[in-house]
Amino acid sequence: MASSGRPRAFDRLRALEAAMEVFWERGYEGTTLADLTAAMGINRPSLYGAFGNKEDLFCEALALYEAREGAVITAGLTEAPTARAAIATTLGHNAKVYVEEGRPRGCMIVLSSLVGTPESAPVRALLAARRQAGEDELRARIARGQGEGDVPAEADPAQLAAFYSTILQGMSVAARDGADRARLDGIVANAMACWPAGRAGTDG
Amino acid sequence: MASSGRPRAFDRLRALEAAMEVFWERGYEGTTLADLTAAMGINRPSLYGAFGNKEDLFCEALALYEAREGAVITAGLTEAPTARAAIATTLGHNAKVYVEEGRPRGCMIVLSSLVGTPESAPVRALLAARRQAGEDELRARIARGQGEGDVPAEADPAQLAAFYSTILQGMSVAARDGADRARLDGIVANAMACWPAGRAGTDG
DNA sequence: TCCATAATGTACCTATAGGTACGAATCTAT
DNA sequence: ATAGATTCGTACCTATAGGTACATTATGGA
Repeated sequence: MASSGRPRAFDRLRALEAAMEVFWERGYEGTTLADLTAAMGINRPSLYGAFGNKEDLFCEALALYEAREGAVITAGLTEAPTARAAIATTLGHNAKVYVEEGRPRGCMIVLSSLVGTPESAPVRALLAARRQAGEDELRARIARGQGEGDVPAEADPAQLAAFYSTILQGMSVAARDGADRARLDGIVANAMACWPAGRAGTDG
Repeated sequence: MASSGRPRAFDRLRALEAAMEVFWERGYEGTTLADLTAAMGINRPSLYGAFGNKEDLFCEALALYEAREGAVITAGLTEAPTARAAIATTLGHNAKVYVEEGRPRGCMIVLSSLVGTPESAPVRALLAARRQAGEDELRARIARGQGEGDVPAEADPAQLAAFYSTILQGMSVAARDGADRARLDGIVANAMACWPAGRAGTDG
C-alpha cells in the first residue's frame, strides 16, 4: 500500500507534540508557520506533506491534546464514587496541571482562540464545540449522581455543569495571569462550597 | 496653541469608539489596520496622525472601554449597602451586558489578548494588569464589608475576590460561546451561593 | 536493475501585515 | 495676502504571512 517511497526522516508524533505545544502557548493565530517548523525541526514542505495545512495541523494537535489531557479527567470523573467527588477531583486536577512547570499554562481548548479574524472562525467553532463537550461530560456525571442518589433531586445538573465549566475557563485565564497553585486551589475550594444541599461536605 | 492648521475632518471620539468595538470583537492581533480604518471611516495616515500606532490606539480604546463600562461597576460596588450585595450587583450587571444585543459579547479586558505572538506581549501585560485592578476593586469592597461587619471576620477577602474575578472571566468565555442571559444568571446565582457564613441569604 | 512512490531542501510565489513620504488642501494669525 | 501649522488622500515601502514548484534523494517491489 503506502509502504514504498522515501521514508520520513522525522518522528511524526514528536513533531505533532511540538506543534501542539506552540499552538497551546501562542494560540492558533499567534502561531506562524515559521514558529511551527522551528519547533518541529522540519521544513515547510515536510509539514504540509505530513499534516496538511496550518488548520489541519492545529486540529490534529488539538486532538492529541484532548487525548492526553482529557483521558485522565474522564477517568477521574467516572471512577469517583460521587458526583461531588468527581467534580472536586476534576477541578483539583486542573488546578494542578494548569500551572505545572515545563508546559504552557491553562487549557489549550479555552485559550487557543477566543477572538480573531473571520478566517479563523472555523477553529473557534471547533474549540467552542470541544468546550461544550467538556461541559456535557460534567453534566452527565452530575446527572448520574442524581440517579445514584448522591445529588439532591432538586439540583439542576445542566446549571451546575455550566457553573463548574465557567470556573474551569476562568481558571485558565488566572493561570495565564500568573496564578500559583495555592491561588487556584483556593478558587476550587470556593467553587466546591456551592455544591447543593449539605454544603458542609455531603461527600461519598 | 494647537488651534491653527487644517481642522480634523472626522470626530475623534466617534472614530475611537469604532476602533474600540473592532478590537473588542476581534481582539488585538485579530484586528488589522484595514479593519480599523474601514470601521473608523478614515485613511491610514489620519489614524496614525490622531492616535499614534496600532498599539497606542488599542491602549486608548481600552481606556475608553474602562471609562464606559467600569464606571457603572465601580459605582455599583461602592453604593451597595453590603459587600455581598455589591458583588451580586456586579456579577448581575455583567451577566446582563455580556450578552446585550448590538455590542461584542463578553469583556474586552478579558478577551482581547490572552495568547499571541511575543510582539504583542506588552498588550497582554497591560490587559493582565487591568484584570488585576478589577480584582483589587472586588477585594477592597469585600474588605470594607468586613470592616463594616457585614462580612464574617474569618472570611478571606483576597481569596473571595480571586474567586469572583475568575467567575467573571469564565462568564466572558461563556458569553462568546453563545450563552444567553438566563444561563449567565444561573452561573451568578451559583456563584453567590458560595458567599461565606449564612449562605441562605445573609444580605444587608 | 529499473520503476513507481514518497519525502527532502531550496527557492520561490502572492497577499497582506503595519507603517510612511509627500504634495495638495484648509485652517489661524499677522 | 501671506506664513506657518496641521490634516488630507494617494501611493508607496519593507517584512512576513501562508503556501507551493521542482529537482533531488531514498525506499520497496518487479
